[in-house]
Amino acid sequence: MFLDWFICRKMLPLWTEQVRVTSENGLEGHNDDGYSWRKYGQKDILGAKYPRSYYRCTYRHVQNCWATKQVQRSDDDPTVFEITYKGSHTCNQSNNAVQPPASPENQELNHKPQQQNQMLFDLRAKLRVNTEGLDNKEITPHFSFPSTFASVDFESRIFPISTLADDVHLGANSPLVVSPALSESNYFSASSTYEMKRFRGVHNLQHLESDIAEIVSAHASTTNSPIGGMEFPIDPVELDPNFPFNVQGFFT
DNA sequence: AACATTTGACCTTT
DNA sequence: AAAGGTCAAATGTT
Repeated sequence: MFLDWFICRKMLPLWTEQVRVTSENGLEGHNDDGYSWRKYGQKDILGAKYPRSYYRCTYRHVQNCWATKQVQRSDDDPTVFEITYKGSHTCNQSNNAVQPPASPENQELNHKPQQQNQMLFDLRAKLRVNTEGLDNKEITPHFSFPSTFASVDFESRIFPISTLADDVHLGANSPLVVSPALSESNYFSASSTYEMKRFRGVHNLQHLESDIAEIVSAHASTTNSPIGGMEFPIDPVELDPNFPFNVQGFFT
């Protein structure tokens, strides 16, 4: 259904992870998160010492995997890289992964289970609904967690959350801040740019998207309870951006 | 030859 | 208009 797709685009999960490059890791280690990425751009960012580089999944076209990430070297600590992931991997990395498991440190990253990420995505997607309308622009749009981050840990800490608003205020101070940085109409359109170009001239789509976005948020506001939002059927398939590909066919 | 990166142009959002 | 994000041609690498 179209709605699903639109929601998917809008609800693209987004989170940031910080990776410190250590001598054991080697300078190459920082990028090795178990997925293979293809760099597609680099930009100098205002006020940042180092440029930001943009990656997408190598298998975007082969497997319709729309995961992307941005890597930004930290201003103050050059050994730290801030990696912002956007979208979940729908590709089958285990079959295609080119990355050899390097150092033990990296293995921690590599065995970071994919489903766990998926879960994270789903949850964040839900959380986003609840943060709709909140002004979290001031909040540092990231959180970090150790690569050893266990899923059990995650669940036990996530679900007890009483009110999401509290978390929002805690911002980066909270131990595990699943920062609701997903409010982001900008990410939305950014990610659809690619498809947009495929059938440029169909400007309606842009509006259609916003319209639906509003419908969604409107609906969200009626189910205002944060926990209530969590009770939506958490179906990976539902959120799995496994769909966009058809769109091309639909419009051409 | 096929695939990846670099890099300035181009597009979108603010 | 400017900053951020993406495209795509040129270039580099395997």
